[in-house]
Amino acid sequence: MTARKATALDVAKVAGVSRSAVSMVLNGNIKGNVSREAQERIRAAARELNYLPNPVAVSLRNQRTATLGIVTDEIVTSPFAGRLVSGATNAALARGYMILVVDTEHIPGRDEPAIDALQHRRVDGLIYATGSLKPYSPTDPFRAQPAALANCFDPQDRLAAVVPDEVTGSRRATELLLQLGHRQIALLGGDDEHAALLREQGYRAAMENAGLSSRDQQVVVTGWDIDQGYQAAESVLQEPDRPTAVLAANDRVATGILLYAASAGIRVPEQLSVVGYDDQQNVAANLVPALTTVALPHAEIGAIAVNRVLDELEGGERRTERVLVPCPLITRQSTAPAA
Amino acid sequence: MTARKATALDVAKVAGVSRSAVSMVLNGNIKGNVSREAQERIRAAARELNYLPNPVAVSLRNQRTATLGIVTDEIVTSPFAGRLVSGATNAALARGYMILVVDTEHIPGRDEPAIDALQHRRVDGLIYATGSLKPYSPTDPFRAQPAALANCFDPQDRLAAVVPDEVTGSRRATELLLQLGHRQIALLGGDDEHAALLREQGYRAAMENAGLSSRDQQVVVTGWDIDQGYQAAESVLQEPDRPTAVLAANDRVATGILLYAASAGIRVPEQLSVVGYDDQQNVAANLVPALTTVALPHAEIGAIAVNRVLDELEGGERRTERVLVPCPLITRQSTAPAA
DNA sequence: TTGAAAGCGCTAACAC
DNA sequence: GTGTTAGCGCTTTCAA
Repeated sequence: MTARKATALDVAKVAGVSRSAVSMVLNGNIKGNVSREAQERIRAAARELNYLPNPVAVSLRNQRTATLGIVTDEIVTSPFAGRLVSGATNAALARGYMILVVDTEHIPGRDEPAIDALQHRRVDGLIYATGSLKPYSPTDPFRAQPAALANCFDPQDRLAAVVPDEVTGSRRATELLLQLGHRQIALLGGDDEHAALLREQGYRAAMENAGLSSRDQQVVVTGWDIDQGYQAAESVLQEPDRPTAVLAANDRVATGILLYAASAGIRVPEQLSVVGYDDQQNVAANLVPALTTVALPHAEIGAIAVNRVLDELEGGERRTERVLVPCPLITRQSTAPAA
Repeated sequence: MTARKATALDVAKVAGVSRSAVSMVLNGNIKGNVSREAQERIRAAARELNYLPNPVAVSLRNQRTATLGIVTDEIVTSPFAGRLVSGATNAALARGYMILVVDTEHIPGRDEPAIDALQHRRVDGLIYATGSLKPYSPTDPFRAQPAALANCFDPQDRLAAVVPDEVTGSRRATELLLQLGHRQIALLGGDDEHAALLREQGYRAAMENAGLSSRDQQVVVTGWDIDQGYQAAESVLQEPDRPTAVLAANDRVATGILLYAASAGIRVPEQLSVVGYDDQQNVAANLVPALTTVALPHAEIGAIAVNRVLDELEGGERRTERVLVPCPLITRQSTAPAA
């Protein structure tokens, strides 16, 4: 079973050629150097022996490990953006690379050792990925080798960054509500994090566009979690001329809003439309009622970031612009025409 | 900045010794072969040059990569057990290993290529980890090298497995409810997955123990998601002599129960106590009211599995028993004495 | 057209 | 006590 793996020498012996011929043929470096027949014999022998070059030896020789490193502040640990890592892994796998991930769990000072460890392992490229959208000023190692930012961005744009198009996402969500005839639409939850700012921008833009000035706009900042959504709803839905629709800062906030609405006897979507943000797995689609929400394209972000790094690595030039990935609006049961 | 890294030869030159002396000293293999002074000079030179052995070269030479592979069906992709991977990564890092993860996303047939890819990369050990507790029959590669199962187990116990102690967890949860004076306690949600079976076992054991026979026990099987928790609650809480406490199959089911209770005007915990399972991040602690629940020790499971593999790898003998990791009961606001 | 040889950076057996 | 040497498996230059 665990028979010693075949080496290039074994293949050469079987094919009756030299080790170097094997290497050349299998790497496509035959500058008219190996006869057709020999090539055939080599390929046949390789297939027969199930030969694959030992990646460790190749790495030592080529000074490349076919490995990318991801440093993240919380993606693996937290339940939200795991698909970023799997999107990245799949994109890497498709191009013959593997990924080494280190999660710093937001522990101060762990960034640098993590990057060091990855560099020590001779990764060919680096990605810094954050759980929530935020600015991140890349340290030297990121600027000295192929690298990209995922779900975060360099305020000075010295490094390629892949981020969700939050503004358009929340603008679209607001537009949906407006089209349904809602005029009193409130934005609930969130705080001063970057994503909240952008989502608010999109909301205000759509409202403005519909002729609803800031007097008609209502933003209640409480946070990102269920209980904070509950609080926000509590503070806004008790008044007699309450909003007929709310935009939640994310799906957890929406959950809190739904919880409050249920306890207050407010029927969703008949008396109140609710839109979330994230399309969180096992949450948005399973709430009661199922939640209309804006999806965060985490897998795509991871994949694009990886391809950016690999393009640069494989000879492309360095590009530093930000890529905005669209956030699709997903319509479910929590939204309905205004009464 | 990206100055060429120092090699053992550089260190040897600076210290005025041979390459091999450097290697021996830095690896602690001085069988009385190197003079004290030389040792000092070597260490000093290594420090000065910031020398670290190139792991790629060491791998090629030692036929070991200091890398472990994890194949998982959904841990990275799904939002639940990410801490298993980070627990594993941290445990590995602490012993000088790195981890390569491949998530098969439950796609049939992806297991084998994933394992192949990892083996091709010459990982020193393998871990198979599942998102939810289940039996898993390890394929040959797992039995041919140091390996362990995390959150799953070999029905034939040919391989070490690390799993949560689900039975004790739900027994404790039920006991808490009994101590609070509840007698009508229902178990809601779940299906025929292994975890559900064990959790039911614990529930029934505790009930039995309190003198409540199967006639007093009530199990409603609907599934693991929010909407299914809602359904289960709907079917059980409408009756006049409804339970005064419920055990949810997990925190999402508990969320659904809370949602139904709110809409039905049933106050938690005054009129109904609710206990969850998982202690899901950003959910359990943030529900309204904050959820009493049983924590799933994912990080610990990952760490123990890694240490099992590394122990075997570093000379320990192969052990194949199952390790049961305790599930701590976390008391919050959703439970109260029976009225 | 083919094969020999050097070398990536390291460790360990073996001579000195 | 110390240094030399032979590989680990591969790629690529260079000589035949």
